[in-house]
Amino acid sequence: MNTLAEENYLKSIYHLSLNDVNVSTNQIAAALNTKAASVTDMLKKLADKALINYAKYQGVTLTAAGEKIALHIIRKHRLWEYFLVEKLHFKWDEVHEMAEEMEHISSIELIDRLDKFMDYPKHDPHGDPIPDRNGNFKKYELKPIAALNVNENGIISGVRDHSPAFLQYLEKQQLTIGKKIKVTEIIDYDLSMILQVEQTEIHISREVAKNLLIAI
Amino acid sequence: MNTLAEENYLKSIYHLSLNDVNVSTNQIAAALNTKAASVTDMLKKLADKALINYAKYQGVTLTAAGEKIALHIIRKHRLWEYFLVEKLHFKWDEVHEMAEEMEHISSIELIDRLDKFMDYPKHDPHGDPIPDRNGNFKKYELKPIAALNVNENGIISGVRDHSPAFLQYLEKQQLTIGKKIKVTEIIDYDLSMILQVEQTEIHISREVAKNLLIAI
DNA sequence: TAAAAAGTTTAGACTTGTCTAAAAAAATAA
DNA sequence: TTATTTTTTTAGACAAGTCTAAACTTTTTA
Repeated sequence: MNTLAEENYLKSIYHLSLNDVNVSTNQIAAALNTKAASVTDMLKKLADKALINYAKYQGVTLTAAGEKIALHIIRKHRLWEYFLVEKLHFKWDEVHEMAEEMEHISSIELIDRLDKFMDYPKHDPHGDPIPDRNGNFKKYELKPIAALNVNENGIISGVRDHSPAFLQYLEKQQLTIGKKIKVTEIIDYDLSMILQVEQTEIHISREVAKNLLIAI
Repeated sequence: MNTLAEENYLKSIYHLSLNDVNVSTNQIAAALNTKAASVTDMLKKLADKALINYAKYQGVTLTAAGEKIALHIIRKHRLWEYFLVEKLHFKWDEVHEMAEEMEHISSIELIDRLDKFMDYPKHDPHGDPIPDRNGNFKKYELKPIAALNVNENGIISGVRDHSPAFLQYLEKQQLTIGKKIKVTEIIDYDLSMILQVEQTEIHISREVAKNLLIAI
């Protein structure tokens, strides 16, 4: 098995890979709240284990083996988040830190039984897909509300920002997963948007519109 | 918070304290599968943190602060074991290793909610008491079946040996928690015992009789 | 396209927790 | 009660993962 530190590096590299093909040392350092020099050391270890492709100064990509491990950790993280919200009734902005610890529990059998216990959920409380035991999941397309035009609509299906502050704001505005929204107006001046959500109109900034995702 | 290693030392010292008031360096080393020299190093650290009372060559006892931490870890361990057996349907001999990892998840709120989710169980799957959030639990008296005389009876309520091999043996013999047993005969030669359990008679060795506990 | 800036790696050090080997203390035995 | 054995501690070393400071690449800018 891999160490806790190795698992966290692989997970970070996976997440960063979704935005950039090659992930840089500094990006990883920022994500893990560590220093670039520490990252370089770890990249060498991960490359020795054939979990990443690494060439000095060129950034890294995950190998198939590395991606498999990353996806397994992400599966565990999201299943535990689902458990915390659905079974223990935590709020969606409270579960990330706990799941950061729980994702490192090693037993595969445990996580498969947890999956079954919850009846094989497809998404975590933030709308992110939960990989199956082989690491597969549907890469359904989401886009930010900011990409919509007036009179277009969609169903809230995910968030780009997972910070408690953002999630709490959404909760308060009733902008939660599954809600149907329609853009009724876009303000020229600041590109903020007015949404129709159920019976009410909600005014959101462009910042929020960029971080709130809908299914197409 | 304390490190994983510190938590494991405190837990071991707590368990060993149940048999001996002062716990020796070698006992701890054996329990943690480490060397006496490593134990000495850690004992200094724990003493510096005022979690144990330590005088060179004299063995250790837990301070109130150390015992509180130990009991909290044991609470977490036993609640997770209960979860694994009752909710995920693992067998009682399969859960120890998983709980060894899960007991280090730090959130107190999480464990309190888990406790509530399972309706505040009083004992783990092996019959060991689950401390409440303040570390309190009823120290009800158990004694080994080996202490019984012919025609005396009791209810199986715990085990002294938690090894999978022993637990699997008990499971196969239907000697599980809650079963009512009565001693029908004690063989002079080897002190093995014949028990009446429900409709059948079961012959157990003295070794087993010493490790299987009943409520008085 | 040369100089400056930004990003990355190396070198050497530190912490945690572990180890072996040797020294010291305590317990046991003759 | 001295000698032997057992237990414990100390000394010094090591691996993992991190850090700072300095050196080296790459990218950007003028």
